[in-house]
Amino acid sequence: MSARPRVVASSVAPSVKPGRIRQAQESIILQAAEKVFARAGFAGTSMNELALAAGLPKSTLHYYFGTKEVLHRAVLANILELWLEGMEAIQPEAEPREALARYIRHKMRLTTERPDASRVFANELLQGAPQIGDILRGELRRLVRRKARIIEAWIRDGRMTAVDPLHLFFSLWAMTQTYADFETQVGAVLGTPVGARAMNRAAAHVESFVLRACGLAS
Amino acid sequence: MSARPRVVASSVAPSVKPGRIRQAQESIILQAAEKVFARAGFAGTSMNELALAAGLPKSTLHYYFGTKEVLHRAVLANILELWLEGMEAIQPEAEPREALARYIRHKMRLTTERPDASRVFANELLQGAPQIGDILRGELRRLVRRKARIIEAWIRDGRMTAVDPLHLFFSLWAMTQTYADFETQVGAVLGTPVGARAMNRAAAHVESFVLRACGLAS
DNA sequence: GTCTATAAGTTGATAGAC
DNA sequence: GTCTATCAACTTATAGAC
Repeated sequence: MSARPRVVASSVAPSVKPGRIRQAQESIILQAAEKVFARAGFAGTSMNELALAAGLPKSTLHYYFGTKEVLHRAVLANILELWLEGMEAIQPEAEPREALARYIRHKMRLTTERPDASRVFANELLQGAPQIGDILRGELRRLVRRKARIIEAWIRDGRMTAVDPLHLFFSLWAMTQTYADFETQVGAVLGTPVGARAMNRAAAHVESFVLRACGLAS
Repeated sequence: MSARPRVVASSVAPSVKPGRIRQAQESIILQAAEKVFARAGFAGTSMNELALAAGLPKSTLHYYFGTKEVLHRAVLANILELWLEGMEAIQPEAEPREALARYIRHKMRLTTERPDASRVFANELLQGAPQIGDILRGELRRLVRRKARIIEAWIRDGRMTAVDPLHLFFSLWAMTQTYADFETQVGAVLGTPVGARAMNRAAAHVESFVLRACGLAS
């Protein structure tokens, strides 16, 4: 509760990387916040719970982020970055089968390793994306439509079955993220907690399922 | 604000269908509650908002349902019924292609007509199904495993491609419900609000996508 | 930078008049 | 059965000592 070693930067060394402590603390807070927001959503989470999860007093969170909303937005920003990358596998000159397989594996890896990120994102979308609506209608939309044109070209060249590319993405996102967002339901139906083995099986299923639907089965 | 016509059953006619008023009021409350819970989740919804949406004073909701939690559970119970039915299309003697197509169309119809129901369900699952976990591990699990055995038989008989039946259900639920739960994202990417036309296109996509993946394309 | 104490407001729920 | 008035508990946020 006291006597924790501290770096008193102000008096001793005025310029020891001015943002070092801030960066470390913010990282601790963001990591804890992702976990807590994932289970209870924005409204269901109190600053008190967030503070307990981070191991810091409530007012310290206010000091770094100001309000609960700003903290929530910061968590979402972190997650969106993860979400948007990974579509890079889809390139005009790539082999469709390998490109889609790589994208699916990337998405399933994200779902497995960062399920809480997926849940925070799902909560935000369920509420109508009050925080990230702009990004969805801007950055996400542009990126997806660019990748959709690549898929359209593959179809035109007869390299895969005709599939509406935008709906292909919707299906792909849904099939992969369901293992994080609805993990409880998956576990209930399987009869066991969803572990590494189940996730491997899920990844194999989604990959072969989508490739067959796209006429790209091996 | 006053002078609303009322049925004063107590003094005039002691036995005019004792539960008539109750049933009507509960129905109004449940319908309003589904809409409000869908957007904000359990924690994000206040009894005040629920009362406003139902056009009744807060204490009347308490009179009929006792607590917010009981009201929420009642909404979920309504929804689960919808969810569980519709799998009836899957019968041993059915033609796999037509049975799956019918189930998909049923699911897409639910998503289109009752998107709020889907969202309330999604919120509950995201939070780890605190209210309906028992039902998922009991009734849902049994029903799904029974239907999975039918699909396994179809596969054994060479009537469709080998697909893990449980994961087929997970994919199917995800692909269909995403149009309700993540409607905001779909609308953002499409560039327009999701209307009837988009939902028809979505339904056609999901049906052909799944049938191809199952080796059942026409 | 960190934390205790507290202000200002909202919440779920109930008592009790009608 | 219905509604107004109210309560105790909890919420976010901040002031100010250290």
